[in-house]
Amino acid sequence: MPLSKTYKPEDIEGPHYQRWEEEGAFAAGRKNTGKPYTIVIPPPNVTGSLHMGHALNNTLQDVLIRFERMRGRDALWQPGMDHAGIATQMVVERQLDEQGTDRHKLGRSKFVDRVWEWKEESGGTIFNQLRRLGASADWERERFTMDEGLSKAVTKVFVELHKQGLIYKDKRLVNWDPKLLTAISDLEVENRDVHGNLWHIAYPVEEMPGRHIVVATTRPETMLGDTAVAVHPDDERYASMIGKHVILPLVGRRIPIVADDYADPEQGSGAVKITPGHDFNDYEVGRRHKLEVINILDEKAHLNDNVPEAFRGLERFEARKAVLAQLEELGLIEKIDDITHTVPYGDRSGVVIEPWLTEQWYADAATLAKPAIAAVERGEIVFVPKQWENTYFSWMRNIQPWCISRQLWWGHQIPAWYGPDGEVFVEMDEEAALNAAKLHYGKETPLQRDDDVLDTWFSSALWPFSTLGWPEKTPELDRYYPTDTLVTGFDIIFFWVARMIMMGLHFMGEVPFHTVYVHALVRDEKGAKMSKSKGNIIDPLELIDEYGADALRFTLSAMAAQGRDIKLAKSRVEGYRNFATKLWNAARFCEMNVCLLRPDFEPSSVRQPVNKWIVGETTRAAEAVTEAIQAYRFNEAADACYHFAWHTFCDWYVELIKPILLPRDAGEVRPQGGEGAASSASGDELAQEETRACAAWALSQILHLLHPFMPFVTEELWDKLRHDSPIPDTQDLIVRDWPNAAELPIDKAAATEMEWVIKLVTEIRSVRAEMNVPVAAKMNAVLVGAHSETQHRLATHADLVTRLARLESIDLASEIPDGAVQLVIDEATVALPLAGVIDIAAEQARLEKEIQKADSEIAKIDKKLANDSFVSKAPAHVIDEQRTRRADHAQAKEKLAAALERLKEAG
RNA sequence: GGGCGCGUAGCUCAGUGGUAGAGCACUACGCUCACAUCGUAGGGGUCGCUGGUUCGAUCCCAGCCGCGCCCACCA
Repeated sequence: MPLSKTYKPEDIEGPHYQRWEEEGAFAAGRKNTGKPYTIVIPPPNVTGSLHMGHALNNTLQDVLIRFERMRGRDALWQPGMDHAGIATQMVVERQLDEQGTDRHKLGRSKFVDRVWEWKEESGGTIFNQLRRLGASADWERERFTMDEGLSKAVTKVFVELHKQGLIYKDKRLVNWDPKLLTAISDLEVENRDVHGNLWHIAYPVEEMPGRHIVVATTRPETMLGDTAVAVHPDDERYASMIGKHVILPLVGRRIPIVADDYADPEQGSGAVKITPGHDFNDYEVGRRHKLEVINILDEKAHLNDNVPEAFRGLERFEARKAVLAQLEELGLIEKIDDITHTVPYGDRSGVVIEPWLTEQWYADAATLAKPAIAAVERGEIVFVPKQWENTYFSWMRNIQPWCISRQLWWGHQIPAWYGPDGEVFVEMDEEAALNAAKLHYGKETPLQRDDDVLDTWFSSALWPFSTLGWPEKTPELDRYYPTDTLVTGFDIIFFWVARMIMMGLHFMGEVPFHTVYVHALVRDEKGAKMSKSKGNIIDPLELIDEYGADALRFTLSAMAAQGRDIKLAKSRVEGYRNFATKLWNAARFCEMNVCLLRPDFEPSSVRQPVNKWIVGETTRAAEAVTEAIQAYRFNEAADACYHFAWHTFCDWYVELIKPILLPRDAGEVRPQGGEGAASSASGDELAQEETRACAAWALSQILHLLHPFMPFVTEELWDKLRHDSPIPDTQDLIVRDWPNAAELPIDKAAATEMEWVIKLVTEIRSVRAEMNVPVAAKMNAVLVGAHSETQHRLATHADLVTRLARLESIDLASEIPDGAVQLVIDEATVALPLAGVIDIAAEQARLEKEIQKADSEIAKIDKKLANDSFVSKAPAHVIDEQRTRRADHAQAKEKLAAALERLKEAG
């Protein structure tokens, strides 16, 4: 079946993917002899669907995996999903809400069953979307953070860290989400700048009748929990009040005025109300002064019974209004300022977070971080780009205890059981806990399991080894850990990357990966972060539908320059779809000209200059692409492919071989003209045969180099190419060997020769266009003043030049004919006899412009060369280069000037 | 407050201590036997500003202006 006239990605992408998957092309372990190359996928949320960030992240991983697979490595791309505790629980709760019920009515166990049902039905749609993108993950090995094995890993890690004292329970202020009703970690808090007010409130000083101390606050309702007022010890304004007391308005509580450095005389009134139960700083102040901690909020951030009756049960913002109204009535509000300040919000719930005093489980991150910092310092893990190491270090060196417990139902339930007296037993399972309890109490004792589950990121932190089977000693773990490259966005360096390094080192004794490639964020065309609320989301699936997965992948790769965000422009995707079309048509050209792939084709033994040249260009392209991918410079690799395929192969090679493959009709005058000339029929046939094979080979090399970026169209064209071959190749492109540039020759002489041809053709075309020479004009060009080498080149390539430059003929001559347009190619001059066709004045202007250009170049270079310090200090090769350039320009100028003279004479 | 990044063609972006590049857009010509999702030729940039280092700076350094992000306990 010949290739269809047009490239239709939708027709080829599905079938190839299906075949690859059926044939096990993605499976690790195919090449057991190969050194393993492993990437673990950043597990998408089970609730997730493919967005542009995923598309970029997974495209780059797939490029690396396909590249290394072709290079003979035993490539494992380990896929899997994250149970996404909060996100998933929210989804199912919303469903329950629609059905008029809620999780509490259902009960924990039934609720969890419901979540599993949801997961089986609706979870993981993203994996089918990744398949559409072409992701060659080893799907057979798909894992889920909540599956049996990974859950066991989580439990074991918890139990061991607890034994080692690295996990402990503590009562302190946490970030409490009053909507989701759970604690969250520092990282899940998003600080937003918001407009608000600063209320200045007068508190009467007990020992100084008639005197007040004014405190400023953005949260007046928390005054109900105040247990002190703090002033700076050196603040003269308040010196006389230190040690005295205020009677807290509305409450009547007698609280001390304390001196503490925390109070900043520059801020507000210089006196600050202290609410240890609801502010992290105040909590510390409270500890220093042994203040009472009064909790005035319940879990939903409604005021509780620790406040005066009038306020009980009020929601926090209602409470604020009520408190302010009463203070206003009492005349205690001195002043209200408008200010902008930062307020903590839950990143999932979007509501204001409350510092709240609860008991939670913590991991001793500081201890775990130490080896993790050292590993990066020693270079065992390298971040690309390297600057991210600074981000990593600064966070890790100031790391806080990690709050790992969550008051949710969906997740890994904490393996802790409590005895009647509160004694805690942390064990692998209930049976072990009961045994431990029996030993402890001396009799069988019923236990109560901890209700809480673990932070989702706790299980993600184990991902590189838990997915490979840990804690079992599996062959996979042995073979594929440590993994090689982690590809991720910078937004989860703290959440995920740092924690994987900590856990990997602690439990495996080895880093989890050697390289962390940190890619950019994908933004919209204007540079804004894509988000649902802004409505500026570009759906990758829509782009795949419209332009094909290959075009999208290539776009993302070509734009993945290090250290910069990607502003995705649709026009770019369209441009690269056109590139795929171009490739398709190049393959059609080969097909129509019977360019068949020959297994015995030997690139180093071609004889035609044009073929020698394309072999060399292929070699250079293969080198460039290989080096760029190895250095994670995806954009350079993509550009090198693009340039080679389009501008070298299609624009020139295909055009250059047409005269060989499609000789002009017999009977036409051959440029070399002579009877019984050197080119015999058999010589032509040999050249044709070689060229056909060479063209097929070069095309196949392009397909190889492009395959990591555009797997579908390359596989399709390869499929065509190999099946048309007299001895069809048995392998799909996905598992073929990567081009080995080191084994390919570069023929410099052939390159120079072909570059001369290209220059000659380009210059002639340029003049034709500039002079508006009619297409029909017959031009018998002559070359004057050529060296013998140039004469030889012309003899070899005259046919080529006449066809590409659309001449009647081109021959050597000793004289420049009158009325000719002249152009300078190195040492020689090409004359195009265009008397009567051209506009003399226009030609004169053209020549003058050229001369001017040469003059300005010469002047620039002369200035440099006249500079003594340049000549004495610049490296020799730079000076030589300048001299050569000057000579070239001078030569050109001379010829142009001569041409101008002749034109004037003729005119 | 600390840290990081970015200002290059009309737009979106590469890039380099010594001739500034791509895609899209634009102009002219062209349905030449792979391709009009194309071809050929062309226009367009004092590489944010000011200093410094250097023989030479768009590139290195400093400051400034503009934009963005991350971290942080400012009532």
